[in-house]
Formats: sequence, structure tokens, C-alpha cells
Amino acid sequence: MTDYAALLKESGLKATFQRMNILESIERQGHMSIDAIYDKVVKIHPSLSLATVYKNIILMVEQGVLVEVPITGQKAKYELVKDDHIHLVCTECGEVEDKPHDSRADALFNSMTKHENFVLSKQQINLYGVCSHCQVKVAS
Amino acid sequence: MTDYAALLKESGLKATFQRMNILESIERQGHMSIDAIYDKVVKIHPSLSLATVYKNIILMVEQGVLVEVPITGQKAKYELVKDDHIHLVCTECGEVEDKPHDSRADALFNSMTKHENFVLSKQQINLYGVCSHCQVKVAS
DNA sequence: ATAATTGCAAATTTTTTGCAGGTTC
DNA sequence: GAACCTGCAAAAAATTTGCAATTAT
Repeated sequence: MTDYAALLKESGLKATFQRMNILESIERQGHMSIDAIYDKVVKIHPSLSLATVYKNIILMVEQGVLVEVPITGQKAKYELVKDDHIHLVCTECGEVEDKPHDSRADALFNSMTKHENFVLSKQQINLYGVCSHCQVKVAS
Repeated sequence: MTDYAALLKESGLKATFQRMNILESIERQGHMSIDAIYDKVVKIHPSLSLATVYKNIILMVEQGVLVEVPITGQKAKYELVKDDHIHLVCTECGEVEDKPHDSRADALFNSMTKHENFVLSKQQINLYGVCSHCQVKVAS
């Protein structure tokens, strides 16, 4: 469990109740849209404003605390910054699962982009399909 | 150069002037946002409505003519359906370049997801960095 | 004490919808 | 000619902004 107050302060942001709850929700869930974050955190903190969520997500992305995960056919989700990984996106339920990033893929992409004279800074790999949980439902 | 009229008809869509121009613009440019498509096509066809662009993009994605390419920090772009490939996204100028998809990556992702009992249907790989063209500009 | 942050309401931007008139097959 | 499509205007949804009151450091 991350120390959100420290994380925020290191990033030059004040450790407000709202921000800590946003971060905690995202970490628990893994990946959340703005709306889902609002719906979740407003239950704990009823005076929360959606505008505050927007402002904070933007700030925390700028400060490198969060990363935007854009997904085909869905609104973007946000996750805590973490080591490179792959997203398995279920096209049935919309859930996103992380998969550790294979070092072979790393080497592959590095060589591909070096060849292209492209200075690689970030990778984003989304694999879309049906998760094991939804396969059961779809079969019926 | 694709035969857009045939492509549309095969997909159960009427081959209107607007649709053909939208497809031609996208194919020329490679990847375009809704706004960019509108700005481009309205010059050829001044009565074009932005609502028509929205409706058509949605329809053509549903019918498998176009694919949405979601990109961190930008509005989504759209491309013609084509063989699997990788996107090199320049964080300076926003341009997206296609790179042929390496079969090693394919094998890798297939084995990774099989292990997870995840039925893989689509891959989406975005590599973010600075393109060779922008490296010159940034250096100055 | 100071600067940053919140929540509200309003403004703006983006996307969707309904429908009358026009177009494709 | 029938079904589909377009463009307009209006509606709805999503995001941003300004500001007075509050909170973190």
C-alpha cells in the first residue's frame, strides 16, 4: 500500500483528503475512469465536486503520479505510475488487467524504434479480448 | 488506392460523396481526428456538417471499415482497417506513423494471453517518443 | 501567514439526436 | 420508390474556468 501523502508531496502537491482518496480508489481498482473515480470517492466524501476530480487528475498526470490509459470504445482510464506492463482489456465487461511486461517485447520495441531513429519514451500495449470470467457468461 | 465505393458497399453502406471523401482523407493522411477530417473534407465539400462526420465515423467503425486509435493526451484518431501494425506516436508533433508488426511480438502476445485464459481479438501497440523530424526542432 | 486547493455555478467544448429534404440503389 | 443519408438546429454530455471560502504547510 503506497504512502499517498508522501507520493503527493514528493510531486509538489498538497496531500488533501480528496487526492488521497482518489489515489487509493485507483490503486484498489487498478484502472478507473473519471466518472468511476467520482462515483466512488463521493461516497466517502459527499461534498466532492466532479470539477475537483478533473482538476486533480490533470494535475497528477502532469506531475507524473498518474498515467492516462486510453482505450478503444471507452472513456480513458487512469492508473498509478508503475513499471512497464501490458493491459488486457476485456471487450465484454470493460475491465483492464495488468500483465507484467516481458523483457523480450522490450528488446523488440527498442530495436524497432532505434532503426527508425525514433527516441522511445513510453510504451502502451493494449490487448483486447474476452477475459476468462466473461467467457462463461458469453457462452450461455 | 482503395476502391472506396466498393469497400462501402461490401460493408452495407451507401457510397456517398461525403463518405468517400472521408475515407480518402484518412487514407492519404494515415490517421486523423474527427476535427481534422472535418476541416479537410469541408474544403472539398463546403456544405458538410460535423454531425455527418460523427455519424459516419461511428457507422464505419461499427461496420469494420475504420478503427479507432486512442492516444494518450490527444483526441482519438481513426485509420482504415489494415494488417496488424505498431503506432509510433510523436509526442512533439502528434503525428502517428505505422510500423509493420513483427511476428515475434505476435507470438509473444499470443502465448502471454493463452496462459491467462484470455481470448485475444485485437492488439493495439503505441510507442511514444520523438520522431526524427522533431528531434531536429527540439535540439534548437 | 501564505499559497494552494476546494466546490460551486457558469461557460465552453464535444458529441448526440430528431427530423425535413435530398440522394443512392 | 424505398430505404438510407445529409445538414441543420437543438439537446445532451463532457470538460474547463473563475472565484470566494477553506485547508495544508
